[in-house]
Amino acid sequence: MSQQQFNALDYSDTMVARILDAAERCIERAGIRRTSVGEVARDGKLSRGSIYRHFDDKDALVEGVFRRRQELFLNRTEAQLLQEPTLVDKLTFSVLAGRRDMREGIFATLAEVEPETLSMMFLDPRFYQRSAAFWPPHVRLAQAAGEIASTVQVEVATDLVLRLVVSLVMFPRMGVELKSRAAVHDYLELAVSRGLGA
Amino acid sequence: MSQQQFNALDYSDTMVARILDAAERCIERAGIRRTSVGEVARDGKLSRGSIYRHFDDKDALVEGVFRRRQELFLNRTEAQLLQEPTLVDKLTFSVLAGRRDMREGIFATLAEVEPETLSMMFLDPRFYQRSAAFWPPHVRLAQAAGEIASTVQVEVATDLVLRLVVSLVMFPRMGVELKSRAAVHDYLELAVSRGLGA
DNA sequence: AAATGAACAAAAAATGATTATTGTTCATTG
DNA sequence: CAATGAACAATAATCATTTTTTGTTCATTT
Repeated sequence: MSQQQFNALDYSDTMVARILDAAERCIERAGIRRTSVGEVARDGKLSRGSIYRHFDDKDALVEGVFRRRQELFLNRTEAQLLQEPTLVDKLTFSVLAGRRDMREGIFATLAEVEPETLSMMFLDPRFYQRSAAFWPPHVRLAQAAGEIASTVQVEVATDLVLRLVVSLVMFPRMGVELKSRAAVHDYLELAVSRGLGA
Repeated sequence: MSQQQFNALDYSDTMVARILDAAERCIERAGIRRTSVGEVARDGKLSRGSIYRHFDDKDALVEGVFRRRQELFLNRTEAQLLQEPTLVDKLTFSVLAGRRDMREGIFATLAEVEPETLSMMFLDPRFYQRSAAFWPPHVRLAQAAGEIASTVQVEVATDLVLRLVVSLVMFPRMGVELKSRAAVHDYLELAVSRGLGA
């Protein structure tokens, strides 16, 4: 059990990328439980030793796959957000993108083949705390644009915004059906911009 | 596979109550996986046949236990809410009560002994849709009291309120720590009454 | 220097035989 | 007449055993 807590995974490293690619393919094919490190090695045409050189154990490898997925997701989203004029538009886009991601690739297979694992992930605070660093800049921009109040602490606004996005991705319908882009947008407009205030 | 979809479980029925009591004790003692219908019968000092007379199968029995728990929770909460002056106060109370419930009894044991099951339950929309019927009256009262806008549809307001409560129960901290009563209250005040609006 | 593959003990998973539980029925009991 | 408990085939859990995988090391290869 060595330390690799803050292993700033270098995705540009050829070997790391190759390992993660193979691991992701395996997980997408069979889920986490049914993929062995040996299988990942075979798929990536590399040795088991190499994998263990870069990742502490299977858990770290799996975590790496999801980390990269999430970071890739956030980066792609970030790029797209430049197109979106308001914070509400950005949130709407993120919700729809998040839902799309859940229907594809590793998330889709996990939902089918080992839903408990997926559930556990969804409820793991770490999963969201990674996204917590994502929103503050956008919140500040919205404050500068006078879109939301500057009296509200950035951390509090970020928290609310994160909760709304997470909730809308996890539950497309809770009380009302929020499926279409328009429905999500209007809902977020209400929730974010003015609340239920009289 | 007979139909018992809308089995309006009669909790006042002595036998049903006895069965559910026993089942809940068993689940609290050992979790769902490790309690057999026979064990429930033994615990409740009744016959296995009686259980199957009242419940289609083990799943229905377990579902019954959670249904009753949740309804009991909602009833107790409902009673307490009369004491709370504003919608925000009511929501705050519900969040704290919900968190307390998760740390006790069957939820506590499940969290320890079979967390996947608990996660699955948390993500099951049915779990919340039962609560969806709970809030509309309170939303309407708040509207009548001028606490929140009457222009907002009751279903939409209910949805938002539910999402906030669920999120705060599931994640005491997302961006900011919302542990104390005061912190939760202020947060809900912001989110519900005025949003982040400028 | 990094990647490899063989080696190895320890932990996990697949296997199959065995036992317990489930879902259902029904004649008997209180 | 609801509750019971015995009976039963079909499932599922259990357990001891075999096989795989894991985590780690290291001498060899590229």
